[in-house]
Order: sequence, then structure tokens, then C-alpha cells
Amino acid sequence: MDTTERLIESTRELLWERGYVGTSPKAIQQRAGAGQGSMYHHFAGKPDLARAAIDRTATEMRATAEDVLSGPGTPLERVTAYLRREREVLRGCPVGRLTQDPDVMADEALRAPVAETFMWLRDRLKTLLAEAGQPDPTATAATVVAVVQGGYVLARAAGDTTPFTDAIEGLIALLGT
Amino acid sequence: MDTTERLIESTRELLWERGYVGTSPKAIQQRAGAGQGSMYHHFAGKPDLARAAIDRTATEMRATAEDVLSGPGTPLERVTAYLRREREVLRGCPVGRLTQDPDVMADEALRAPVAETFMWLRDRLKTLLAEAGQPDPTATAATVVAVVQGGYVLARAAGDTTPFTDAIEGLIALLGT
DNA sequence: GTCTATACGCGGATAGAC
DNA sequence: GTCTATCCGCGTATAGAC
Repeated sequence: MDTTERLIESTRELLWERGYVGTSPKAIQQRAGAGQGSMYHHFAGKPDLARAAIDRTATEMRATAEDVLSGPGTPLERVTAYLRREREVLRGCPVGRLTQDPDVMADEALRAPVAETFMWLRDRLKTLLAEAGQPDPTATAATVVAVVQGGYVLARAAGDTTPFTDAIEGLIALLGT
Repeated sequence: MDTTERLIESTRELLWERGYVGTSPKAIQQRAGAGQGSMYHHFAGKPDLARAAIDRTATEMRATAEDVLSGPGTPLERVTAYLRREREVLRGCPVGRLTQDPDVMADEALRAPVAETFMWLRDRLKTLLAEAGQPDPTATAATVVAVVQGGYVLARAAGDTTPFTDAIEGLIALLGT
């Protein structure tokens, strides 16, 4: 892995763990094993690096979701599979957490991939739920995504994955077999 | 409002807007109209102030919820009323957002009120849902809280309250009349 | 109780040598 | 491309005067 790659990956990890405000160039350099000069040679600064990191994280999240959503089974089974997909629950959602960062939301270039990811996801689920015969697919799609995002919040608050699983299984039960 | 009060209230606002990591003593002092010496006279430092602010915010949130949950109507109507309660959606949840802050989660004194608030809320909803005859009240209660918390995430990502409302109404529909 | 002075390292970056 | 030096203001206090 070359320096550019290591810088981006380190930034992704730190954004996930500590958010944008809590991530310093110095911390990125140390994790990447790169010097000051090296970092500023490859990137214009912290926002530039964050842009690369966030773009990649958002893209990856869509790909992961699409993988399950276009998988085998009836539309409802695929939504259920999406809900039950394995996740690093206690680490939270690497995209959703950015939503809480005022400096990310204030910068159009950083905010856009976050907004697009959730719009895409809601739309994708809406299509499946419509196929499944759900009466209000738009609203239900929002509910599905919200349960996942809110499940992370509950799990982190509790320091335990149980509330996440509960929230997911509670929703699946409500969606009907 | 005396100085102590203004310091706590300013801290509450800043924690809501910018989180713990993004909030500096200097910013607190400026918003409170208090000097450096004044702040350190009344509080031991940033964590001490944050503790007072978070305790109050958590307590207030429980009181607000209890108000609706112990209101008039059938148990299910009260859950619905809780879900439809007015909220400053685009500002996010002042308690839920703390969940994302590594320095808050790392400090037991700061973390405890956050954990307790969500445990209390899930338990309170569980009781109502059990009375309402829900088959799995524990799981459904987690789903209800998660939809609210996740709704905030979606709304902030979109810069628009619509996905929040969609998520809430989608859940209410699933819960049945 | 509040103010001003002082401290020291970090955040975020630029400059220029190698 | 990477390194070291340097910069300036902020974060987070402490000390002591008033």
C-alpha cells in the first residue's frame, strides 16, 4: 500500500472513531506512518484528505448494501437480509456518524456523499418494498434505514449490541413474515 | 440568570451544536458572557461543566418524554403521541448525539446519564407496548426509540425534515391503528 | 467572584533543504 | 517525495491581583 493509500485509510479509520473535529493531521500522519511534508505533498490539507476518505467510505457502503439488496430471495426477504447483515455495531455507522459533525455538514464537498448515500439507500429500499406490496413504500423505507441508524445509537449508549438487535428484530416482526 | 446558570446553559447549547470535542472553554465563556477566571471559579474545568450540562439535558429529556407517555389515551395512542411529538429535528437529539463523541463515552460520569436515559425510555415504552398487547414489547420498544434516533440522522443528512416524518409515520402505520 | 497574566503543547499549515 | 524548521493562534488550564 503506498503513502497516498495509507493516508486515506488512516483518515477513514479516524473519522469513524473520532469524527472530523476530533481528527488532527498529526494523528493521521502517525497512523499512516507518514511525515508532515509527505501528507501535505499528497493532499492540500485536512478537508482534502477527508473528502477522499468520505467519498470512499460512502461508495463502499452503497456497494455493500447493494450486494445484499440485489441478492437472492423475494423483495421482503432481501430487505430482511439487509437488516440482519453483519455490522460492527458498537463502532457505529461510519457514514451516519458524519451527520453529527458540524464541520462536515458545513462543507458542501464533505456533506454531499453523506446525503447521497442515504437518499440512494432509501430509494433502493423503497423499490423493494413497493415490489413487496407495502402500502407506503417511501415511508417504510425511511423507517427501515432509521431503525438501523437509531439502533447504532442505542447500542453505543448501552455499550452493548442487544438494543440494536432488538430494534432490528422488532421491525422485522412488524413488517410481517 | 446568574453566572453559573449561564455557563451551564451555554455549555448545553454548544454540546448540542458542536459536541464535546468541538466545544472549547473559550467558546463557552463567550456565549455565557463570563470571563476565564469566572468559569474556573465555578467549575473545575471542561469535563465538570459538561457533566452539569449533560445531567440537566438528560433529566429534561426524560421529563419531556414522561409528560407525553403518561398523558391521556390508550397505551398505543400514547406511544403514537410520543412519536409525533414536536421536535427540533434538524438540530438532532441533544442526548443521542453524545453517543458519537468518543471523549464522552470514555468518561463514566459523562456517559452514565446518556446510557440511563435510553434505558429508561426503552423500559417505559416497553411497559406501554405490553399493555397495548404487543407480542414482543422489549424489541418493539427498541424499534420505536431507534426510529426517532435514526430519523434525526436521516433528516440531518438530507438537510430536510421529510425523512424524519416519513420514518415516524412509516412506523406508526406498521404498529397498526 | 472576577480580571489579567502567563504557560505549554496541539492544530493546521507553509517554506525550503535534501 | 520526504524531512526538518518555523509559524501563529487555540485549547485548556494555573496563579495571583483586585
